[in-house]
Amino acid sequence: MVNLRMSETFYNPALYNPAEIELSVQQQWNELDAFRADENATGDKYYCLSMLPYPSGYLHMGHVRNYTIGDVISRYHRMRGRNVLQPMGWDAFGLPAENAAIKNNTAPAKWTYANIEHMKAQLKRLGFAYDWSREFATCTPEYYRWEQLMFTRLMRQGLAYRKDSEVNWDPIDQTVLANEQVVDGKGWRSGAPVQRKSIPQWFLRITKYADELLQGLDELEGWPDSVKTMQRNWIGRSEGAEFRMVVCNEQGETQPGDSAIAVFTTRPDTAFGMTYTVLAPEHPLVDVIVTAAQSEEVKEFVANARAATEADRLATEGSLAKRGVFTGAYVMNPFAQKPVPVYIADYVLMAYGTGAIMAVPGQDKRDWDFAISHDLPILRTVQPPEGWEGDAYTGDGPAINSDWLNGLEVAEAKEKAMNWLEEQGLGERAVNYRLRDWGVSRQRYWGCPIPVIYCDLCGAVPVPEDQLPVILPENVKFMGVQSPIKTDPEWRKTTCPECGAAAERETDTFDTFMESSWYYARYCCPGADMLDERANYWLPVDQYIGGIEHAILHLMYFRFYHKLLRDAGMVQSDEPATNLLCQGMVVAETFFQNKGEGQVDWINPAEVELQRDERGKISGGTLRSNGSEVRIGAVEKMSKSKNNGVDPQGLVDRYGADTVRLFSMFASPPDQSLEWSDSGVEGSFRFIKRLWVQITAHIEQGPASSLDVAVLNDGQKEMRRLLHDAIAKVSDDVSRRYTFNTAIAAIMELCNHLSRFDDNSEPGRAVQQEAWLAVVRMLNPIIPHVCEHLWVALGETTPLFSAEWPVADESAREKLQVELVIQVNGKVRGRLDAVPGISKEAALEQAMQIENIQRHIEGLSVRKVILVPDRLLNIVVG
RNA sequence: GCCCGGGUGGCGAAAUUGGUAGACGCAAGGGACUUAAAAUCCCUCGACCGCAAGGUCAUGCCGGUUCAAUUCCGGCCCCGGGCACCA
Repeated sequence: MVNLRMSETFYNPALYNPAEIELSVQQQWNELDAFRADENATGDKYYCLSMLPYPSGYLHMGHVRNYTIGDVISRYHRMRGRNVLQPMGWDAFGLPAENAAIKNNTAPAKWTYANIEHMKAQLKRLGFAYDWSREFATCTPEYYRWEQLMFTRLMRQGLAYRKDSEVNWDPIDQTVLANEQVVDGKGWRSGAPVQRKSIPQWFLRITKYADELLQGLDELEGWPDSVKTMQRNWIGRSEGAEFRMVVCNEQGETQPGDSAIAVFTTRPDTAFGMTYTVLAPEHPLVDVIVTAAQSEEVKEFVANARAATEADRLATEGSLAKRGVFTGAYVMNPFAQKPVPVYIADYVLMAYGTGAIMAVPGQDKRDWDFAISHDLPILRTVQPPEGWEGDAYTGDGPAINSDWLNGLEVAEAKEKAMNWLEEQGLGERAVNYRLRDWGVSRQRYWGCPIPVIYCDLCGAVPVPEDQLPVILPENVKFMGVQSPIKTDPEWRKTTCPECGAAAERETDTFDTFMESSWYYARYCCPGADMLDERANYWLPVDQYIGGIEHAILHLMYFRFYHKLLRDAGMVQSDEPATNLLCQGMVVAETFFQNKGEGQVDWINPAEVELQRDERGKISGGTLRSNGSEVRIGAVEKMSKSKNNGVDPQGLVDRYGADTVRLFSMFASPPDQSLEWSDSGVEGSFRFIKRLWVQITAHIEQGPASSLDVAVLNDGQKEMRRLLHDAIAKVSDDVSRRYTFNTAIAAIMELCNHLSRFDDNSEPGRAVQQEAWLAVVRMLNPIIPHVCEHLWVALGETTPLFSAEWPVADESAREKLQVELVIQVNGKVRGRLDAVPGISKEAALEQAMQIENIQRHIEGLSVRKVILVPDRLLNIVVG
């Protein structure tokens, strides 16, 4: 064990020097290898994971907040005797590295590794208790080879497949653009309007797991409802019926061999109200059923619809004037036995259901809008409530105009209609999902190469396991925006693993969500071939912490991939994480000056001097540099565009890591947005300084004798009661509620009490010693450096990071006296010091002695008396 | 449009199961120390009435349940976020 004794001058109050203390404590942690996790250690395992960062270059406040929350939870559980794993790594592939490469003429790998080095130093300076021995970057072959291996297995199982899919195409740069590279429908560099283009891409069959992903949410009690709701909506399960309708002429006559149109509906009960049907423009039957008379009009409409850009779609989405064209064909409505016209319209999506719908304008808003704009008949089949003057009615009510369904409520009518379809052999019950298969191909360079070889004879062949990894060359030069492995004619050349003929490699790379979908498992198994038994020791993650912006995509893929790993026999659990905490945004005030012509200059808060009125309310601001007036904007998420970011590094340099950590945890509960405030940081710094001074003053009086509770006087007992109440509250706040802000407030309050407790008798000093040792332990997860030092200064010899969390002594919490609030008719009229457990009768009798109470009940009779034991007495008079 | 959050002093917030609204902190005002400033320490601090004792009002708005409502119920307004022609 390293000697944790400190220098003589250490606890001089003038010398609270955060940088010196923090670096020296960090060095001790390093020397002790304090946070290395070991699968064979004692205690229940506790895996605390914060979402891994993208190495953009610098740590921002969002990172600091996220990682401090994770660190507080980890350090707390360590003190509760758990075997804690808290790892850290780098989500290192991604587009910003390519953009930087193009701009700065450097290789993405070099840029990325340099950023990792810098950010790692920043994380270390903040003192997070990571097991750095498990660190990895996802852009290394040692990591992504297993991702490639997994993909080739999924290919063989049919869980990965290839199909045509649309991408954003820049016609000038001749390249595919990521969504982030499309700005207002135009290419980010060329400015050319982006086109839609269909190319073959790889997909993972997440839809096969749709039901399990949906049902699994019910078991995730430790996940926020908001995230579960978002995932449910995203999966979008809809129950209904799919049925077929035969194409006919206007009179309802059919020919042998006529096509049938299949439609999906969640409202089969309304089928009698179908007055037309609609095909999506991309529907395969479009070319089959269109009559000669209509063909020109249809061709033009379909060509326009298919060429529409994303921007066009956004502009027309949800609008009342829905575009469409009549095909000339009809289908027989099997319910009403009447022919209805078939239209093509772009409000019907090929990608959902069958790409065709039955249109019931009486019960569907979109169909109503289309029917109005195309002069189609509307027939209500559900009786709207009296006085209904709206358009489509989607609520409940009895069926009308529906022959054998008339009078039934919606749910009953649905059942009957679906039964009838199945009996008649016209259709069946069906479930549809909004969720789509996960497209994992990206036409970018800086990503994991997709391990596939294309052979003219054998088709798409997975790269054999013994030829993995397919390595992405790191030392590349960018020629324009194109991926270097696409422009290099040599990289793709290979031979077919099956027939040996000349073949070509896939030059697309994986979506970077692939790497972040399984990293949590990889942390458990450094050095393994993908995963080994250690994964089952650590998983599932006990606490996952990250931003709410990942509520849908990352957290869905994360759950999906875990099920893939389970089905591959690599893990045993069904879900990757039992508890999830989503931290709120870090926001700050914005300031600006008008430049004229609607242009504004955003000014960083650090450059603004605020003015206040006599009440302390902010009345204006001026620029520090030249005193010119600045305008005050909204409080918004810290961002480059609003120039309201605060650099954590500057704060750490000035106040130390402990102050930055303390303020991040104190300003608001973790799931709410945190408003940055320089003076708030100053306040946190003041608190640590006061703590330092108080403990130092206590220590300077020499060692305290051991505590003997039997000899304490009332004042000392009261001080102990305050202490043990605080321990109970802080323990609950940290472990159950995760309200670190109120935990800190309770400790501050306790310190305020301690500063007023100037009892320096022997028992009094023993009480103080007990209190300071508890305070330092309770603050340790939040401000570990200064606490580690004070702990030793208080005379402890084993390190604080592995010390035991304090436990509230229930006997110390018993009150000698309680204050009873006295109400008359629900209004506070007095207070009473009483013995704990006082009866209603005794309390009433004492309350009646109080002059102000007497005044309020004078001339009235007591009707009822309510006692909330040891808290409140309400006398109801009238 | 639909689905989640949220609305409390000058500001960030607290009130955990319906029981003292505003803990804790910031800002502000006053004072002490200082040649001065910074730092530090002490006091005041929702609004209004009152010399005081004390009282009235107050948790977005309107109504309800209750001895008692920031908390529960109904209706509405505003702000933030997510999804968005998903049949």
